[in-house]
Amino acid sequence: MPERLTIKDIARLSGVGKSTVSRVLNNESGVSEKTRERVEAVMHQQGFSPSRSARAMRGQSDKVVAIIVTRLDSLSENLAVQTMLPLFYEQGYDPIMLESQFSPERVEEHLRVMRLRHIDGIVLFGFTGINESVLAGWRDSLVLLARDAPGLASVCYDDNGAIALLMQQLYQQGHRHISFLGAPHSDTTTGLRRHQAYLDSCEHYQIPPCAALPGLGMQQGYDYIAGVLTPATTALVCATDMLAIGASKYLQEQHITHLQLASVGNTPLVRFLHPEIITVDPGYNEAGRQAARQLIDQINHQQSPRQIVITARLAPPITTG
Amino acid sequence: MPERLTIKDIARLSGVGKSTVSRVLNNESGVSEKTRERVEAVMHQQGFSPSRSARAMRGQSDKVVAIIVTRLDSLSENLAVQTMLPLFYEQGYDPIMLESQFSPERVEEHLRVMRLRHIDGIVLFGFTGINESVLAGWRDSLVLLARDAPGLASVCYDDNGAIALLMQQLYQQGHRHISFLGAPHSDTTTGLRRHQAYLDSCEHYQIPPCAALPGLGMQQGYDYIAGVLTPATTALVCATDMLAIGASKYLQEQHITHLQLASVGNTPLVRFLHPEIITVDPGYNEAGRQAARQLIDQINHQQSPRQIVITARLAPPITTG
DNA sequence: CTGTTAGCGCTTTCAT
DNA sequence: ATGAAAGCGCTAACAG
Repeated sequence: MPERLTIKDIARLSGVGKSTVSRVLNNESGVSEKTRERVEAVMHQQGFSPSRSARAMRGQSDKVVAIIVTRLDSLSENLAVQTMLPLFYEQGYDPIMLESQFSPERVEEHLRVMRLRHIDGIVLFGFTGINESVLAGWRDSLVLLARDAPGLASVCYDDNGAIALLMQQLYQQGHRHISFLGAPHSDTTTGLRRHQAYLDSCEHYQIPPCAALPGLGMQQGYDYIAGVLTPATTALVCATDMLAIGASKYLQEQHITHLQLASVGNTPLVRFLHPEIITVDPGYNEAGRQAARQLIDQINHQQSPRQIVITARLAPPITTG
Repeated sequence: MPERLTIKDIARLSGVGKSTVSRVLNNESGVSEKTRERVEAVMHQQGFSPSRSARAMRGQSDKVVAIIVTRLDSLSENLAVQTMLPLFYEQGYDPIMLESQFSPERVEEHLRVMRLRHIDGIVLFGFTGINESVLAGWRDSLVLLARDAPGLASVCYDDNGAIALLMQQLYQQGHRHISFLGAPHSDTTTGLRRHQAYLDSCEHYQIPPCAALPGLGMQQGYDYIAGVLTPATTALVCATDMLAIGASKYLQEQHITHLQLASVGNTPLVRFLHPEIITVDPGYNEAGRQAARQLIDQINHQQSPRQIVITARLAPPITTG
């Protein structure tokens, strides 16, 4: 273990006082160009880096944020986390990850622990069942993802826009009997809003609605697709990519090839397995970016909680070649 | 912001000195039962929790470990990370996550940053191209996953055993013409070792080898399976689950149904999409557990670097019903 | 058993 | 423009 250098050492080596080193470290004004350069040279040459803990102790903040995902292997959440990580690092925050496994209790437990750790902020991927009152205490240092709650900062996907885009696309392609596979209304965003958007589009295009709301996993898609297929059905909209994958599996097994699938969630897996599915990209990457930015701004009191909605975009068709 | 309490406050509130509080906090002996209880009562009642940074400053360690995954959406790595997170938290370590994206340069960059941050330890998911000399400086505080390197702690999968299990299973089922899809030998474990194990099994069972080593992704499986199918082929072993998914897609499209697939990597996705595939579980969960344990032990100087191999196990066939 | 006293590495007055 | 000194919250001798 090479003994760690401290600003004291740097001060000695560059023939200045501790405070000057500190000033250089923090890019404060009031240091002559010459001194600054000299100190910087020594720091660089010695590969010096200040102790995080000591700095944290003086300031208020530990510069740590928590990211609570539902599951590590959620493809959509992965895409969001992927973009926020670099942002946090860039701003000097250590992002630590936690899994809620869709359990509200686990969320509460994590929040409790994070509270004790005096963490600076939290990005929480929302899901059905989270008690909003639990989040109240985090008003100023929490950003909710994929869900919104009154008084809390949130980054949401444009559920309505996403479904509308799919429906419009299908309608333009001549489909007049479009079914829907979604999640129960207890799930406000993915469940209720997307279903409502479907119904709205049906009305708008004069399409007879035909929907089932089993949930958002592969298995549900597989198990429940049969229930929404009528002899007239020519297309099926799925609220999530996982539903679509499950549905596709069923269709393959039944050798049903005439059905056009469409789904929200432009993940790499779907694009590979089923490039023929029309997908809408809810903007996972962008959501991650926005969430990180919002949280950082909130921590720095440069921004108060606000609700952000990410615009959905039709994914370009895949050109096989 | 409620002003944070310090041990000083707790000391005052419970009418003892700071050090006594500190002793209680650290479960040190030499405190009368009465005092301890009183202090603990106050701490609990006030919801007190000590400042991490202050403690870190006194001790040597920040209690932070980094987990460098190749990609956030790697299913196998997810399974490993899933089990290590709780262990790290339990031991008071903050696990922070980083993505290497299979770029050796990014790994070096991350290591550089982590060095500056005076992190306690690192779990690194290995891949082809990492320069081992870069890791030399981390001998005592790094655990390599899915790869091994001389002098470094590592947790590896039993490549040989995994393939042998699959081959044995297939042979027992009567297959005599088994092809193989793998990765190039530049990838020492997934590539070279699994291929070698395949060849060994072939020799052992007197099976004519027929292999291609395009890589480990879905697309490669899809693109290269045709090259290893002869009229006699009745089974195909894939070095990874993703290869198998790609291969399956091809088979479906070509309406080839007589081929038995087998693969390493018992991930939920494969089990759902293709329960008919015979899979071996390399022990991702166990690998995560072992890696975390090993790293923690190393940090605490209770263990020197050693190479751990996880035993592979045949996944139970899925009972549909 | 318990309180007092030094610091840990850094930031922040306050002098100079 | 720069240094000296006083802490931040905690732990670790050292006295009682």
